[in-house]
Amino acid sequence: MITIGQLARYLGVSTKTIRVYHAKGLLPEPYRDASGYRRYTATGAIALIKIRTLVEAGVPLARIRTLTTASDAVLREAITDIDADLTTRIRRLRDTRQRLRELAAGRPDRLPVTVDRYLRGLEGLGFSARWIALQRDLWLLVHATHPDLVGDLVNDQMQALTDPTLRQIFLDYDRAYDLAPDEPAVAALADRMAAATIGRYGTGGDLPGHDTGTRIPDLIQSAVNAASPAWRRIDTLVRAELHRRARPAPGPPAP
Amino acid sequence: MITIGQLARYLGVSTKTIRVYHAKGLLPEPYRDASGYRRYTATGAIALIKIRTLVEAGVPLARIRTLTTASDAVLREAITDIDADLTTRIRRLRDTRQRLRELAAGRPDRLPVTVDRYLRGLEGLGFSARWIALQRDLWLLVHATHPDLVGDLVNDQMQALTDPTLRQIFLDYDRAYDLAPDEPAVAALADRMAAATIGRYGTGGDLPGHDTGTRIPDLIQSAVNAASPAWRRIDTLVRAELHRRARPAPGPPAP
DNA sequence: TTGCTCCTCACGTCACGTGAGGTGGC
DNA sequence: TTGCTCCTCACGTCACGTGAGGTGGC
Repeated sequence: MITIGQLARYLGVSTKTIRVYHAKGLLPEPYRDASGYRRYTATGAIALIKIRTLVEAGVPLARIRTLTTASDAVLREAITDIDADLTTRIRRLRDTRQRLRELAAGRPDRLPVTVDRYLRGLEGLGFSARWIALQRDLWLLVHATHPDLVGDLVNDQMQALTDPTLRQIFLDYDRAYDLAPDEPAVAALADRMAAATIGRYGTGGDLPGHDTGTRIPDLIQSAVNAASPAWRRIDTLVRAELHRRARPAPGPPAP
Repeated sequence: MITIGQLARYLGVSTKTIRVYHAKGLLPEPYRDASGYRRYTATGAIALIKIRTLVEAGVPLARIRTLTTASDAVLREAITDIDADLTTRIRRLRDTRQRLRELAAGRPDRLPVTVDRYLRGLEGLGFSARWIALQRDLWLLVHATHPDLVGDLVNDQMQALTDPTLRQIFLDYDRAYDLAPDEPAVAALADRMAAATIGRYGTGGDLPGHDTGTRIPDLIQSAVNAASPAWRRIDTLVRAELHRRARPAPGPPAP
């Protein structure tokens, strides 16, 4: 017959926590002594231990209440679900810890030297300052989300620019920024881009960086599209063309 | 230049979450377009990714705000702390999962057969119904908190009851329930108990179950003490005697 | 025009924490 | 008597969720 304070101390919770569990019907109210104090037996302590185990597993109090009156079979099934949920939460926490370490390792808003070289190279090739600024933003995003992929992607991009045909497509894409979406030059450029994409990456849809399981390529594409109506139209046309020629595949330009 | 809804979808949060981060000063307000809509660049997306990494690591928003303006060294030190904190949280979740599985495996409020046998044996030895009920409560608690220890502890207890001297001490302890705390019989019993405890477990204080790192033995003792003023006095006397004869050691009766 | 998205308040929610104002136990 | 614990409201807090009532974009 212990008091609420003793019970709380022994199980490492606050007295308020125990009173809340009473008020919400998770824990039956115990016997009260002459002065109205709650007096607990080991049975109450056991019930509280069970509740705390579930709370620490992340189960909402409302669900715990239904479980206290549930049948053995229902309880067992629920615990299986909670167990699986715990496992995914543990995995996510480990992922978070990993990203945290990457965040501590290198200043994530300072770009790797390879990207800096690539961006400086763009000036000499005749790209606009606006294009270079946009590219910088996009590489920052890729680096923040997938630092391990940056090396491969930037190499792929630098190699593409050594091909005169591809380089001209990128330059024309840069200049298409100011075009009206319905100008014929826009559709013509989209045709050339679809053909070049297939020539470079095939029709299987496995463009570099598009298999990361995230939606970062979509974010980049929508950022690009939002910058210019002509670019938005080109994206639509290229997607349609790639879809027509093969299976669905996302569009230009990488990154 | 993407909208708040696009940013939210791509990073898997709600628009409300992003607005809250603006309102609390975690995330700088972006450029607004002509109609007052927020327009984000990749820089904003990167800032949000950093914030979400910290939130998912369990860092309070108020602390994140101070970290966004902190120096590199301070940030790095904070991340080391958060990393360690994450590690202990992962370990605790694994412990919780383990207890959850034990909870699912055997109904934890159904006692193992050895304990049932032990409790039924007490009747034949002349213990009171009140004593047996109390013992049952206490074994429930031990089983709920340390299921792996129950076997050893109940064996230890059963063996103790085969010794006539020890059995008589337990019987006398049972009957002392109704005595006034200042009766000489109470002090005499305490002397016999201290001697028996030392004879059985030595003076090192390593009574079975008292090395589990929890406060369950204390909980049991305080439940016992609260049941009877005479028992409380006996606990005080035995502790004093054990302390006098050797190093501090907790008192009777096991469990 | 219609459905979708955005805006800013304001209030709701979940699991407690924190006094306020009072009484009982050692 | 004094400090400690207990009691019951009631309001606060943290990180959002959820309409309310209105406007902009396709």
